[in-house]
Order: sequence, then structure tokens, then C-alpha cells
Amino acid sequence: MDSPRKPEILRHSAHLFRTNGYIDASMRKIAAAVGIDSASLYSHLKSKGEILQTICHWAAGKYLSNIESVEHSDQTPLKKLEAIIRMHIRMMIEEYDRAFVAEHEWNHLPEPHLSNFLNQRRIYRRKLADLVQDGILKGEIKKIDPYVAVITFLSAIQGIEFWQRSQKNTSAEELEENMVRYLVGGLKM
Amino acid sequence: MDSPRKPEILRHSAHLFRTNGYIDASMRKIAAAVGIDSASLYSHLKSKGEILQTICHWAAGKYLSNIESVEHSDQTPLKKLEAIIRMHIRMMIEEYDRAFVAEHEWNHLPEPHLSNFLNQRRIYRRKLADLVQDGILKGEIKKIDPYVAVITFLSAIQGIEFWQRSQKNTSAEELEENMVRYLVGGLKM
DNA sequence: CCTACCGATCGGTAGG
DNA sequence: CCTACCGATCGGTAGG
Repeated sequence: MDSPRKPEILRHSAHLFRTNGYIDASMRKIAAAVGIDSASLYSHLKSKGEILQTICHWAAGKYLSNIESVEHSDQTPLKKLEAIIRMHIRMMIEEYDRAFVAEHEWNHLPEPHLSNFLNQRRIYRRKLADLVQDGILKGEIKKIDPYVAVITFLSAIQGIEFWQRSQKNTSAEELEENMVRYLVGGLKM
Repeated sequence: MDSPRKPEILRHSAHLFRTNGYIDASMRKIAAAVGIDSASLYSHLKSKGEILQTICHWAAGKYLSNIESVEHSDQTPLKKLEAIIRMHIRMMIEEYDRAFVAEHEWNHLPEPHLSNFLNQRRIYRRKLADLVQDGILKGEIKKIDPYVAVITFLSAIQGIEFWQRSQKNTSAEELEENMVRYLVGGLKM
């Protein structure tokens, strides 16, 4: 199931999944964007679900590999969290289509990919909550429920969707700095 | 287009729109949940889009009437924002189905409802940004881009979705207090 | 509120 | 990579 045109198909798919939603982005629309007939898509991939799986798996892998590279560094917990928050912000800026789809359309994943994805996500959030807890114990982070803190900043970052849709009076750099000031500042003692 | 069973139909619709998504929540599924045949739905309403419109319009009206009641009180800007943030948190806790649908499925609204909804939302966010700006000028809120601050806390509150899906080890009250501590605390000087 | 049905569109396949 | 097509499902309507 490899093909030189697969990356191109995935790119168009991610864009259509984000703008139309997974269900409204029909294989016929994807094929039209690529410039071939819908039946021809199936010589490059085996199903629509496989496209979604590829996108979600790619994003989840990015997040997991990033946290692993940060987790065992010698930074303080809050600095680690800041690095991770910045990485998520940049994903929403630079890999908008795929980051958005992995966040909003994963529920259409066919099994067993759905269960795998949710498991990975649960583990990932647990690691983040442990970092928050660690920061609280070290007196670096204010007393706050770690899980609530994690879902709060992860969801907050999804708000970049509205910056993407806007006329972007704020630059990407300003956006990142302002959001970090809010989300990291809000964790500090 | 009034009917004694309409509230019941709207309740089931909101629930299915949230869990299945607007498109996957077919009129046949809604009818089955209500306990009638799908054709019979059309004696209570004229289209699927009308259901979505009713839900989105209800939520937008709640938010707008709430901000208007807070806007001209004599509280400080930060206190006003805290009241609004708490109202949004409670909507996600107590009116989860409808709040979620208005936030995630509005893009399927038929025109002219789509344009109306987006206009109302733009005005609402502008009012919130003005409150943030006011707080900055009064030295009560840290220097931060007001629009970025608004999309950050509004999106953060959507993270309550994950609390709703969880086993809820945290009570609704604790959730609200922790989220307020993070989101209001992160705005303070 | 139901039976019966419409045209449109879907994901996917056969066969070349 | 295309032509031609499949069964399933969709939102909605006619007529009672």
C-alpha cells in the first residue's frame, strides 16, 4: 500500500477532513482535489478509515516522542511543561490540518485503531498530569488538580483554531508568547 | 410548528448530535430515540437543520443575555470575567449536550442561520476582549493580547468535555474551582 | 403518526 | 488509473 502519490493524497485528505469534517469529506471530493477518479484512490490505500488512522497515528506519535525527549531532561517540571505547551502551540500553527483532525475527528477511527488511539492519549495525559503533580510537590506550581490543569491547557491550545480562521492581526510568534504567558503564568505559584 | 413533544425531540436530538455528530445522527436515529417513525418527525418540525438552529440559537442567547446582565454592573473587569467564565463552566456541566453541540456542530447550520450565528459569536467575543482590555488599563489584568486571552479561556472551558467522559473523580464544584483558579489566576497581574 | 417511496449520495468493488 | 456499477443509507414527501 505504498505509492508516490500517497503523501499528496494524505495532505488533501487532512485539509478536507478539517474543513468539511470526516463524513462530509467524501472519497469523491478527496479524489477531485487530488485530480483523479474516486475509484482510483483505492489503488493507493484500502479504505477511508486508513487515511484517518494515518493522520491520527502521526500526530499521536509526534506528541509521545516529544514528551519522551523532554521527560528525562534535567529541567524543572514547569520548564518541561512549558516546552510541551510550546510544542502543541506550534503543531496547531504549523501542522494545522493534521493536528486539528487528530483532535476533532478521531472518533470516526475504525477499530482497533480507535481503542489504540484512546489508550495512547490516556497515557500521554497521565504523563502530563504527573509533571504537574511533580511541580506542585516542588513548590513551583500552584495547588491545582493536575488532571484539570492538563485538560485545561490542552483544550486552550485548540483555540488556535480561531486564530487560524481570523485575519491574523497577531503574528504566530506573538500568539505563542501570549498563550504561554497565560497558560504557564496561570500554573505558577 | 409547535407541538407538546418538541422539547422531548430536541433533548434527544441534542444528545445524539453530541455523541454521534450532526451528520451521523440521522433523522431515523432521532425518531427511534423518541419512539416514533422518522416520517412522523416532520409533523413536529420542518427540517433537520431547524433542530440544530434551535439548539445553537438557544445557547447563543444564553451567553448574550448573561454578558449583558454582567457588563453594566459595578464589579471590576476581572470580577465580571470571572462571573462569565463560571457561567460557561456551568453550561458545560449542566447543559452539556446543548453547549457542546452549539460549540462543535454549528458549522452544519443552514443559511441564513450560519451567518447569524457567526455574527453573534463575533460580537460576543468582542465584548469579552473589551473586558480584558479594560482590566489591563485598570492594572488588574496582566499585559496580554485580549483576543488571544479570550479564545484561550473559551477553548479551555471546552475541555470539560473530557471531565464529562471521565469517571468524575473530581466533583463538579472542584472542577469549577480548579478551572477558575487556573483561568482567572492566569489573567491576574 | 404510519406505510410507502423518491432522488441523491455514500464507501467500496469488478474488470480491464 | 477509468468505466460502470453495487447495496446501504440519507433527508424529505405523498397520501392517508
